[in-house]
Amino acid sequence: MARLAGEERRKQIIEAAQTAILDRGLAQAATRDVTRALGVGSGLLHHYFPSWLDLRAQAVQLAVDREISEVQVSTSSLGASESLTYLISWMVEDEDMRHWRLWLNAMDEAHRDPRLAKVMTSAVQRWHEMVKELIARAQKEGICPGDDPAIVAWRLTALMDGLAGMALIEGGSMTLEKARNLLTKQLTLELGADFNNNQAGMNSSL
Amino acid sequence: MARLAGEERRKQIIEAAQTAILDRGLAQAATRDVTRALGVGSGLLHHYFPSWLDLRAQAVQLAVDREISEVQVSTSSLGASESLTYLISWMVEDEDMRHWRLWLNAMDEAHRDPRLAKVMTSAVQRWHEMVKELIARAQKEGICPGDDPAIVAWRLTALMDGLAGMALIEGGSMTLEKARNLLTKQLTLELGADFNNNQAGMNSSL
DNA sequence: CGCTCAATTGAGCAGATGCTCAACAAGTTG
DNA sequence: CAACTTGTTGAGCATCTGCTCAATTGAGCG
Repeated sequence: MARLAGEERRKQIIEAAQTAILDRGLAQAATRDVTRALGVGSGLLHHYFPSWLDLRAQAVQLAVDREISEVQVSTSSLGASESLTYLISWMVEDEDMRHWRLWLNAMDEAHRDPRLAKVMTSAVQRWHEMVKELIARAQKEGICPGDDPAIVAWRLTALMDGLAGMALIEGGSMTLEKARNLLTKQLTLELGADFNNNQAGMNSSL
Repeated sequence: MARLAGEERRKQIIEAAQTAILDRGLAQAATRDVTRALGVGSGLLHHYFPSWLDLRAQAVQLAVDREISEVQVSTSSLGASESLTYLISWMVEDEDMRHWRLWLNAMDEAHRDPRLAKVMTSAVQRWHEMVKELIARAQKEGICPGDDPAIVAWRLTALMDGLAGMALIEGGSMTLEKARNLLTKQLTLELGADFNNNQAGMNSSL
């Protein structure tokens, strides 16, 4: 392969590792998937990364960092209500569910790889923090007060994770559209009917 | 190893496979883990099971079947409210989280193994069905009516899955006791304050 | 006893894996 | 030009994987 400046190569390898991980899963993806995809010698990979587990962890790190800051940037210019509906849309409109496949795979594999555990612990924490801020903003904007934002955020986050996991099961009866409805209803439960009224003019059938 | 009647050996192998899977994860567990644990030749395993993936799927199948019917039996003699709190306790009091580690691992690996996908699709469906019945019973027993039981069951099930996943992350801030509180509160949200009053005499702070 | 057949063995094959290391290529500098 | 640094190669090793198959054991039976 053509000679490349160090940092550029490093990023290219991480990128290739991400797609390999998405294709074969964290446990099955291998160094050869990456080197073959790039048409590059096997030694090159170890010139940039001390070990495969290290590269793997960095690839996951970069991916989840991107996801979190993507949502953070998008919601920073929206009102609280719109932000929460955006969050749900963002989850549901992830076409082939790349985000969720990687996220759940990493949450699982984290039990066997301390490097991934570190990455995911921090990711979960930052995600929760972000959702908590959205909830707090929503409450301040006059939407019917509810629980402690931190608690509401935990429930919402966990619910998203759980629904995503089920939607990913092939042949299952949980679809992304169902998940969207369930999440929207959850927000109505948590924040009161005002959320729905503020938002789309739906009736609240509770 | 001593000679064993066919069916007994079969069960013994499945059992050993379960612990191997719990120890090393579905993706890393190997035939040799099983044969070594039993002190048995490698050929024996393939005498009883056509392939490792087959044995693996059967081991998971048996494990989740056991979990589901354990809960089903326990709740069959309880009132609806007690059943729902039992469900939460059952989730939280799973000491080293064997149930959840296997469950989440299987949900994840199901994306890469059609045999596991079949097993887990059915498991999720039966689990949801069971929770749905509990919710329906609760509503019939006069607890404040809420949504369609099927929908409430989806939210509750997904919430349990999501919380379990987070509680499993080491070093994370989600603990099992937190999960218990969040789930109890969720039931209060879904079924109304009557649930809590019926149950433990707590105040409802919504 | 011998016969039969299921249970059991384990060396060994073919493939995959992470990683090393001596060699080479190509820029940059003096 | 040489000297040096950095990017790059790929054969090869040690280890693991699932699985095969010819051979052995042993229990039950006539």
